Order: sequence, then structure tokens, then C-alpha cells
Amino acid sequence: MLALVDCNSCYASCEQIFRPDLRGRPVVVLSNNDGFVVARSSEAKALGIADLEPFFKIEPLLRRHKVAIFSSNYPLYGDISHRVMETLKGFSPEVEVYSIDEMFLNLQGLQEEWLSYGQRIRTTLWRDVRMPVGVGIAPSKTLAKLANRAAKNIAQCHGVCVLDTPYRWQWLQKRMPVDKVWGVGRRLAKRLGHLGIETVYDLARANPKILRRHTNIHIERTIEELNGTPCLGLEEQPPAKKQIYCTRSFGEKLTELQPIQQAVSLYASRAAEKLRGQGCLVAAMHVFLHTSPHEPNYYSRSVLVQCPYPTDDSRLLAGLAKGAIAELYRPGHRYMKAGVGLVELVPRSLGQGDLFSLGQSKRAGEVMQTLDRVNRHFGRGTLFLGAEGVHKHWKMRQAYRSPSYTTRWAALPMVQI
DNA sequence: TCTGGGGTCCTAGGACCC
DNA sequence: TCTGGGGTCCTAGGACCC
Repeated sequence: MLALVDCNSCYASCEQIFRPDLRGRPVVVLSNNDGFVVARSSEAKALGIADLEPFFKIEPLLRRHKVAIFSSNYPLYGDISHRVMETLKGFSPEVEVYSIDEMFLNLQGLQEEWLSYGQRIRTTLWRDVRMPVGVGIAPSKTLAKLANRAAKNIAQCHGVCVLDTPYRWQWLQKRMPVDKVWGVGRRLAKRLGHLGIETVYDLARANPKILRRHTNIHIERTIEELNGTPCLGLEEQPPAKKQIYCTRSFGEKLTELQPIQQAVSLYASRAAEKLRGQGCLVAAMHVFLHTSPHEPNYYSRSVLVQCPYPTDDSRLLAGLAKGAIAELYRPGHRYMKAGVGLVELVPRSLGQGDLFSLGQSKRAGEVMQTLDRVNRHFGRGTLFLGAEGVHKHWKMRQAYRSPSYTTRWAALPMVQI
């Protein structure tokens, strides 16, 4: 058996921790660049605010109902998430952090009554972190995902759903549309619909071999998992990424080359930082630039850049990205977004140059180590490349950002006694 | 419901080569 | 100029996730 614990309206709940005056009130959190709604408190949901609703469309409604609005504050959410995960580690020796707000727990070998175990997880997280969660318990990851959904949506569950017998999971599967299954998106659901598969139960009963021919390889595994046979193990160590992207929309449309070059310099060094974290070097980089697809004369170009030798040096990668973006840039457009992807990764141990060019110097590696150490200790952005520019006018919009209560001394909450 | 973020992986199809 | 095969590299975009 395993459990999936998922924070309720994660970002909105994080904001409420340090703003108890907002408990019981509608709260929404916006995506990067204040684009659209990515988290809603239950009171906000009750107002009919849909998930992923563009902010500009519903702003009047939010104002009318005095909804508390927040820009995404990832330093805060990351820190709260860390506290949640640390607390959960007390409930299982083997855990997988699946995303910022979800964790799988291996319950193998525990002698527990699952329903009360799930409730204990909930009350502990509320007591220690003030984070409301849903708990799904089942024999496979895919079923635990379904159970978690039920825990949140069916009031009688009181936040915990245990699917430990075929009777129980089939009861649920018959009442859930197939697109609620983990790994079945909008497109696949439509194709399954054409094959007469409407509910999760239909999918669980389908012939995996036949279905695989119509869809993809993963579907066989999903069907097994829906029938209680675990096919996906817990991944305590996240597998190494095959590619690493950093892409952002600009806070305002950009027409000049220089600020775009500054932005991609930042994206390149961010991606390089992740690359070093995974102990890899990169041999080729993908760089792209485009205007808004919602405006006329949509312009979009990308290019693959070969590195002179496998590297993890932010300075080299930022320089290459700047050069590439100059090639892609054409005057006369209003650019909305650019990005950098490290796409050909090699383990550091294999990072050798060819006969005619030397590999990355030892010194460059040491400089990067020092850069990372300083930024880890004093906070990201303490040391940065001059190529990124100092003022960064193109940075994303964050008009409603809360203080980073737990990660900046200056933002420490004050208590009056 | 065409969806104004970001990340990762995958695949179709074109260009070019032998 | 058209036709046939097979491979690699690259770009664009789809699909799914949170």
C-alpha cells in the first residue's frame, strides 16, 4: 500500500499561514507574470472562479467580491513545501517528493488501520505547518491519485480515501470520467471516447494490448495500475533530467535586442545552475524567441547551438545564448517570450573535448562552484552575470507578491506581545 | 474552453546526405 | 526530371504534468 498526500489549494493555503485574517475568505494566487489563476481557496472556488482563468478577464469579479489576490511567491511556497515534506517523512521511511505539493509514502510493512492513519497525517500537518491536505491510500500510484481526488471532492471522506479492495476502487472508477486518470489528458481522453471508453472503469476493463495500438505505451501500465497491480515504484532519488529548460514570458513586450539578450543570459545561467546540481555537462543548447500568438504577424524562431566542448559554465552558456538570440532577432516585432534549453546532457565524467579543443578548464569549474555556494548561502541572485543587466526591466510582473516571510530576514513577521 | 506559465519528453516531417 | 531506399540532423509543435 502507498499514500499520496496532496496540499489543498497549495499556494493559497501558504499565503493564509501568515495572514490568518484571510482564513475563511476568498483567496487566489496568480501564475508567473500575473497571467492567470493557479490556486483558489475553497471560498474562491465557491464564487465560481475557474482554475486557469486569465486574470484580466476576471479581475472585475475579483474586485467586486473583495477577493485577496497574490502573485506567485515561490521562495515562500518552496519553504512551506519543505516543512510539509519533512513532517511527512515521520510517517514513512520511504517517500517520493513528486511535486511541490505532493508526496508519495510507502506504507509497506506498517501495521495500521489506514483510515485513522490518514487522519493522523492530516491533523499532524495542520498542527505543525497549518497546511490542509488530502490523503489517498491504495495499492498503486495511479489508484492513490484517484483516491486523493475522491478524498478532496467527496465530503463524506473528510479528507481521507482508502481504496484497498477491488469493490471500493471499482465503485469510484464507475463514477469518474476517464480524463481524471493520471496520464490521461484532454487529447487521449477524446481518443478513448471514440473507442467507447468514457469512465475510468471502462479503461480499467479495456484490453491493454489492443488499446496500446490505438494510443501509447504507457496505457498498458496505467490499466494494470487501475486494477491494483503496482507497476510504478517509488522514486526516492529523482531520475536525472534528459533536458533542462528555463523559459519566461517578459513582464512587458520587448522590441530591442539588448534586453532580450539580458533575459536569455539569466535563463542560461539558471539552467546551468540546475545542470550543475545534477552533475552533468551540456554539449548542445536550444534557444528560442517568439512574439504573442494572440497578436498578428506571429514570429517564432529557434536554433540549436553546439557548445565548443561539454560545459557547465554559466558564462560560456550565457555568451552562446546571447549570440544565438542575435541570430533569431528581427527588428519590428514585439517579443513576448524567450527561452533556453540544455538538450544534450552528458555525465561530468564523460566531459572530454576532442583532440583539437580542450575541455572545460578546472578553474572554470571552481568559479562555478564558488558562485553556487555563495548563492545557496546568501540567496539566489546574490552573485550574477553582468550580461543579465542590473535593472532587469523585462522581469515578470508580480504586482501582488507577498513578503518572503520565511526566507528573508527583512520579511520576518513581527509579533506584538 | 482554444488556455496571456513553466517544464519535460516525444514525434512528425522537412532538409540533406549517401 | 522523375523515381526508388535509408539514414541523420534539426525544427516545430503536441501531449501531459503541476
